[in-house]
Amino acid sequence: MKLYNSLSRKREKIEPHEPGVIRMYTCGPTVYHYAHIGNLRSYIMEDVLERHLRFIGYDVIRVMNITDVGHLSSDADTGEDKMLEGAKREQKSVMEIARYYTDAFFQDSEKLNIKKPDIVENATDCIDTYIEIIDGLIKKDYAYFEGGNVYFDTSKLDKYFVFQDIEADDLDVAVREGVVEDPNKKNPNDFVLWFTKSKFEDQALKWDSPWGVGYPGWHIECSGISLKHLGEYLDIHCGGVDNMFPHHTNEIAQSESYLGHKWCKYWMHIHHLNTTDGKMSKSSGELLTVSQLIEKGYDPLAYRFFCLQSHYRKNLVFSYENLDNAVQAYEKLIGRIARLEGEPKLHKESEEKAERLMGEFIDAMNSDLNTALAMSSLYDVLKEDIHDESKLYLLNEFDKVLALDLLKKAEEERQKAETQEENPEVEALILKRHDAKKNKDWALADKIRDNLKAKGIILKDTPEGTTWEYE
RNA sequence: GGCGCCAUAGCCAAGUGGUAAGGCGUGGGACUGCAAAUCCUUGAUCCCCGGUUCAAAUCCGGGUGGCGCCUCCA
Repeated sequence: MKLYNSLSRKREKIEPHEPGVIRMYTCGPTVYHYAHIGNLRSYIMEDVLERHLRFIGYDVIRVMNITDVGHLSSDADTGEDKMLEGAKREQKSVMEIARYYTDAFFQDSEKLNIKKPDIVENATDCIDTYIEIIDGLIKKDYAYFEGGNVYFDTSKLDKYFVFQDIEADDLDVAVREGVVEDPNKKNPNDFVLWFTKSKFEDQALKWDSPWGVGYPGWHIECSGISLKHLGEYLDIHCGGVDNMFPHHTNEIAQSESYLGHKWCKYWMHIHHLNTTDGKMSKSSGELLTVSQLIEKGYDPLAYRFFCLQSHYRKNLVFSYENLDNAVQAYEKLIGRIARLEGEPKLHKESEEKAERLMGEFIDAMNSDLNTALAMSSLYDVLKEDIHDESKLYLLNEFDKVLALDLLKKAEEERQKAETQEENPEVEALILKRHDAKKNKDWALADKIRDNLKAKGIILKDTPEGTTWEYE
């Protein structure tokens, strides 16, 4: 398959370091708050990538970190540890907060059919690995100790800005208001590997190290966890675009300096979910969680459908109008599938057509994860002149990658329709309405229909008679 | 200011040189007493201006606009 690689800014054919096996790393959540649906968009797209790689025959080993060590919440000097902030807000310990939001993250993920990665690792459980890497970097002279902290020396690199064509001199450091340069740094782009001299006095979690009691810098976490579980050669590293710089840039700097060779081949960056005003982010305050979506009556999988209809490298604008659009499409699609008869089974005479349809689907996914195009394969299947069972078979196959619970939902829909015989009260009313209609008493007939609707029961008049189902 | 991504119908979008897939919505029709559901049907000078070419949404140049990053964010 081909994937757009942020390093080369081109679509590249995926060729893993070890044939047949993809080692994949995902930047996980910082567990100080609920993930919002913008965060989750990234995980949905990464999940689809993983599923597709497996679908086309790769073994995938996927690792995700859980950031349970604090990061600064605003800037270097006035900032407060995020985890601590969460803890203060809720009057719980940092570890309690971390556990609570980690659980919440995976619960939300599950609702969105995001498969839990093979290995999920807490940042706080890998301190030894970070220390080993930092130690190695100091020995190789890529890092220095200054003012109580260990810094990575970016001047030792041939090319630091791997994702952009920029000269260090062109880059304004600390352009944002309130960001103050750290006088300990030899170069403006140097970054901290290990803090002992905390600028925030109340950093809650600290560990012993050769450089004193302290805690790791943000970037070392992902390098360490990836190295620990995936070894020296990583195939695909995923994350949101906003982490491209500095986080991913710094990961590469550290990891490759430490290892002495190229580390990760492909970098996949998922673009943001925007509101009509801009990025949905924790700092802008405008964010929506999965629970809130459910409270508003949305099926989380309709949100997944919404994301898959777009492309991961495109800004997607969230609005209720757009979500409702996706909800309609999703429900209609399920309705059509529910009307197919039989069990998923590929019929011999459908094989040729099925192969073509399957090929189209895989081609779309192979083409830089073109989920929008792949989704249209679902409609192609429904329209194709093949046996219903073959359609169900194909839909089921596609859904292994899309994970929209298509057949499951369709089955639920069918069962809903079958519950009608079990409610004599409703049956009686339908009969009464039938009589009213016969007598052309439209007022009474409509009243019965409206009353039932108020109870969440929808009547359907068909040539064979009236059926009903719950809304 | 520097760097990057993007720009196709009301909305979500596919399409990388040969004359605009698909989906949702809307309008019309069939069915219905009326609705709902379902089925049929309906829509685009591809952000602008130049250029290359027999031929450009697609390539090149120049604009405009939106979004992001520049040490908190996926």
